[in-house]
Amino acid sequence: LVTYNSLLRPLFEIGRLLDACKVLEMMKKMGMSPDSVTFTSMMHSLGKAGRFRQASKLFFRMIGEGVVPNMISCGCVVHAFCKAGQMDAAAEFLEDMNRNGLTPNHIIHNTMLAGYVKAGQLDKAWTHVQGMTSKGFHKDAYTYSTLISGLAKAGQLALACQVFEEMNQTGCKPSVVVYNSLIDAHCKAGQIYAACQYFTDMTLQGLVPDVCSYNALIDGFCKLGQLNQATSILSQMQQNGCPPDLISYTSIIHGFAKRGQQSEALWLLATMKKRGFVPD
RNA sequence: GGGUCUAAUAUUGAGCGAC
Repeated sequence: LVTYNSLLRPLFEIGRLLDACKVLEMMKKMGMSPDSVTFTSMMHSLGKAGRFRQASKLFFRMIGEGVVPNMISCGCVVHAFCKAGQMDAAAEFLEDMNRNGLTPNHIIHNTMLAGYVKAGQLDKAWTHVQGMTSKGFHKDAYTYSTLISGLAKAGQLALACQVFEEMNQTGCKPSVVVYNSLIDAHCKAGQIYAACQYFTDMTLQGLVPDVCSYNALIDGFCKLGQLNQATSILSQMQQNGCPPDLISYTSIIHGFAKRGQQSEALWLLATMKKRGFVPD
């Protein structure tokens, strides 16, 4: 069964759910019963594709087949709703969980928080965080990065920094993603200097910048029209063993194009293709 | 009786489409 579950996942990932369903039928014919991992993988893929109706349908089908929902399968359904902006449905689902004696854990609460933020419902996001705290959950790196990026996107950069301070004071170690949220937030606000400071700070903490850290800086420099700096980040990341991705290239290409530097843009496009990237 | 493997949450660009 574990082997089948592992085989099934890539199928779900590439969206070939029809094929996946066939395999499911095949498994049954061979006398195997799909377990909660099987169903959860499928629901996860559906959720990622934004197909929340199908995900919740599958959830009930799973129950119908005698598989008992656990924290993870419920988390997938919550995620599917949140990703699709169906926050009312998500909240209702949490209540159902409670009614059935399955108390949502910190991951599910973080999922809800991200959902409210994504839906632009910052007030509900705050209320939710307060609710989490009163239930005895402490904020983790996921909670903080969600809050920081959400606040920054709502134009509340100062508040985002305050949240970061709070995080340090409570002894919760910032992760690379938390730093990335801050770096990006400052880049978006045109405060590239502050962004670079956070970048340096991160490395001083012994954290290794990832492709998102670099891409955020690249975007920041591009937005300010400092294409030379952006290009230098590109070579820096290569030197540091972090290969640029499609986003790194298209950010700079777009930056060049916006300034009318067509030849530079085309040159970079050619370089990118040479390295095996397909422009999208 | 014990152990292992497979499933859930946060951060980066652009474009397209919908309203």
